Amino acid sequence: MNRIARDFPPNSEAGFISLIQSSQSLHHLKQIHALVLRLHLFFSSIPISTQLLSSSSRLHSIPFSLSLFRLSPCPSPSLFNALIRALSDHSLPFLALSHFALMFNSSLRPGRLAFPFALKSAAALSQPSLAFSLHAAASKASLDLDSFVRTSLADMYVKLGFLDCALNVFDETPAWHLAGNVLLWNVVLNGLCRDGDVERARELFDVMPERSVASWNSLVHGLLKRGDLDAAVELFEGMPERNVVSWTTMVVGLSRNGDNQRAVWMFDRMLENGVRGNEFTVAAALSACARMGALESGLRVHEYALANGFRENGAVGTALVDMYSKCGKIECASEVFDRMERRDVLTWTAMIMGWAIHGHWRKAFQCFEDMKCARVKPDDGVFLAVLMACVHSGKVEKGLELFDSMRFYYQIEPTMKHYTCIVDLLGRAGRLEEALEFMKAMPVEPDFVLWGALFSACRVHKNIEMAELAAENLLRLKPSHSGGYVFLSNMYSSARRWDDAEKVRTTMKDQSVGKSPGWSYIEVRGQTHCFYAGDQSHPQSNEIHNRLEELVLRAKEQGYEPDTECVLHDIEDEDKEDSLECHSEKLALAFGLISTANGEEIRIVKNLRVCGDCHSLMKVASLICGREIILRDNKRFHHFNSGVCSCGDYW
DNA sequence: CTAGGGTTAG
Repeated sequence: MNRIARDFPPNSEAGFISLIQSSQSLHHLKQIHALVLRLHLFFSSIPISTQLLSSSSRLHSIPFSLSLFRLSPCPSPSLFNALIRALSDHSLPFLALSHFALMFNSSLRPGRLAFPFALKSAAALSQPSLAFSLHAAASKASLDLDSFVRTSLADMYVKLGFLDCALNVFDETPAWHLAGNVLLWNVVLNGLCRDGDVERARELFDVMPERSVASWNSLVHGLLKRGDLDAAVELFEGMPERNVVSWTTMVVGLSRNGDNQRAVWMFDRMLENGVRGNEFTVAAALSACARMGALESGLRVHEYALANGFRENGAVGTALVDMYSKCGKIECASEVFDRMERRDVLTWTAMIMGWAIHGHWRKAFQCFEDMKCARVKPDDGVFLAVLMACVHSGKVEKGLELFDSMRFYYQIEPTMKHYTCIVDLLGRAGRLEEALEFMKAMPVEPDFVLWGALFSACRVHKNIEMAELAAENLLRLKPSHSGGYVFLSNMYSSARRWDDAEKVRTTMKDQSVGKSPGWSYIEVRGQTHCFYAGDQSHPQSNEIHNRLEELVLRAKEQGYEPDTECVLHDIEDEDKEDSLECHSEKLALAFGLISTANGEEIRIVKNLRVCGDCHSLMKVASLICGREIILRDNKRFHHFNSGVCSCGDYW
């Protein structure tokens, strides 16, 4: 206290500057400003006004920055620079550039400190013509030899997608200049990785005079983006140092490539290495748990987040909503959602999608209405989520209405995903002709996924002619994809056209197309147990099979009849009766029954759609075992309780 | 002036 009293108010310019730099609130800053004005001390001092402006930007008060600028009767170059930087830092590229123009047209020409932020703003506005003009202006002012300016130029071109221009900037940089500018190397390296040219990036990486963590991070990201997991992991393991970005890159990359188990493991390893995650690392880890349906891991990450002061907001909040909903805990998702203070369009999408996959269409619609009341502007993703709610509950008219309002009222251009949703919506409801007509009227060529949606609808509603058409297109679009063959073969089997089914099977074997195996997994006390169809590799295999047999016997007493048609769909299994009993979800269920306490809920995650037979067995099992069974298939959730399923047998 | 980042159809 004493010390402050003695030095206050400062009696030198330097004293004021350090006071300004240490200010921790806007209020404090304004008091200092008032003092400067009142004491008529240094009020026209360039360093003091510049420092005031920079500090107001640091404290995120752009209005105050602007008024400081306007108050200045004769703005100095450094005040201009500080303002342009402040505006650029706060994503106000248009304002930044208009002040840059003001400076440019005054007698004060922008210097090496103003250009970089103007270039960044031009990139943010994605205005190529502006970018080229700025480049020319920098050359004319002979500033393009400055390393700060050159790096910004290259970065601007990368962000605008003009990789060639960025490479030109790089190539035309004198060697002596390049040697000491890691940042320029990194910018180009990153540009190459973003463009998918990892080979060239690697070459550049190998000859770099000096590398920073960012160089490694870029290359790791490039490899992950390409799906080259092994190479990425190898590079990552060989890094001389890793920071939070490195770890986040790995968690996200592994998860996006389907290796969620390893993604969560990476997150744990990061913590073991004493690196503190940020909100995005936490969100990425939660996302990996969500994709796996691993509730126990998800809960652990949630605990970490709470213990480390991450608010249930923004990316973390959204990821939590998504994690709980994809792990079967829709009520928990809803609780987190209600607790959140700010919800953006992604948060609403995650919540609506949650209600949709759990079959609560009313909740999904209500949520959509609430979102509009909260004045959050719907985007294409939200419509996808609401459409999904319609698909999973057979609300055909409502879905078509939504689709039209999206296009005509909200002026949102539908994507292939939306078209697929509509075809799925019509198809599932048995309105196949309409679905096909809809496809013909689409402005774009249907893709593999869309034909797949039509095909499954044909199978459910046993329309062989249309199914053949769909199958032809599936095979045309992806000859190597096993799905097309499996679909086709299944269809012939269902129609008892054994010869045709056999023909397809032979073609499949000739071209050595593999079928992706079905698996299910269940988490029991922090351990995950994965089962394949007909799996006998589990140490408790005998017990599991016995428990399953017993269950089937008791289920039959309750009127359960094995549905052999499902077996026919499993073209690789020769022995019908056996295979029916060995679907992976049944094994997971039996294991769940013997390894959890009576009455405890059983959560199973499956990578394919649940078959009709397993679905009926699950229903009966929930009744005779008095358990809630929560099954996530690759589309949605089935909550089995007292003999009924939440999907209402519509899936 | 550099690296990573939450939701989304079959």
